Amino acid sequence: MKEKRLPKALQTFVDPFHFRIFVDRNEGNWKMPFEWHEKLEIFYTISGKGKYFIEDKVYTFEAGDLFVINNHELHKSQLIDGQPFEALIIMFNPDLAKAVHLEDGMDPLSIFYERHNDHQLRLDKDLQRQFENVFDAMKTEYERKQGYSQRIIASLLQWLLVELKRAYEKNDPLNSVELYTGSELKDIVANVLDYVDMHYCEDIKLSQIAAELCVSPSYLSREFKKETGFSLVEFISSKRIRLARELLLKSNLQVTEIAGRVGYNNVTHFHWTFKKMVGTSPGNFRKMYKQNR
DNA sequence: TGCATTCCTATCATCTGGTG
DNA sequence: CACCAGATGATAGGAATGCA
Repeated sequence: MKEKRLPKALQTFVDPFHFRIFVDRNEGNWKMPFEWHEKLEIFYTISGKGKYFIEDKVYTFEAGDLFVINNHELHKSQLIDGQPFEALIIMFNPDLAKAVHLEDGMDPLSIFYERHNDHQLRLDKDLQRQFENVFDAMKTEYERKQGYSQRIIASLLQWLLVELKRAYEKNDPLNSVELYTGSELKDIVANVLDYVDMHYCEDIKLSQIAAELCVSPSYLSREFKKETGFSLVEFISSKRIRLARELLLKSNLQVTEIAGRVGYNNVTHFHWTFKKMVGTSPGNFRKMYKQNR
């Protein structure tokens, strides 16, 4: 089995502070996997354009666009027409942001969970320049790793989070970005998204959807992948696992029951898929996160 | 868009660990 | 020991993809 190689920028992680900053140059020779991790993530587009899939939303991005991604949100970036993009990615443990504490009642992390599901922010030129300066400073400090680096990084991160909160609160319609939704997607793919939305908890097959839309299964499979970056099965699975995670945390239903409710008529397969996408088994996931709530 | 081939998902059988 | 929930391994067949 061939081992997937990470881009150079990703090969140098040493993570003593649960903090990472790196530039990802995605030229299409490496497929971004689905990601799901414990750390909070900020994704800033330096150049080029692409698509970003976060949970069940599809965004397009270009230089100057920024994404804020909460931990446990499935996400995946994708090229558009094979054109490369360059993005700066910051990941950090929530604890790092809490290192600086003021009694002003403001939670710097609220942008990660109180932004009405809008992950994307388009920065104006001024803010872009300011952010890029801070990113440079963070990167320099991260690579230098001298005494008190963590303190400097925590301070820079605080600045960043407060500015982001201001930008989100401003909620200027000019700064908000239209979702890349059905209106821009090919009709056939938009129809598939609608269909999947309505039926993902049922036993649905590619051939069935293709018949519904009067196209061949292979054509549908190809177009869906081309437009969304997901295979159909991958997309359906992500929606099912997302719902399963909610049920695991918000209900006391048995894992077997939850598997059935989200569309898996085989518990074993549910286990296998869940573990592949989330990194841990359903039971363990519940144990780990329910007690932290 | 369809055929042929490859890949990998989904299923079944079985195992493991916890509990009574 | 029996029972149950959850985990693992092998593999058939459906899905993805290369090519025309």
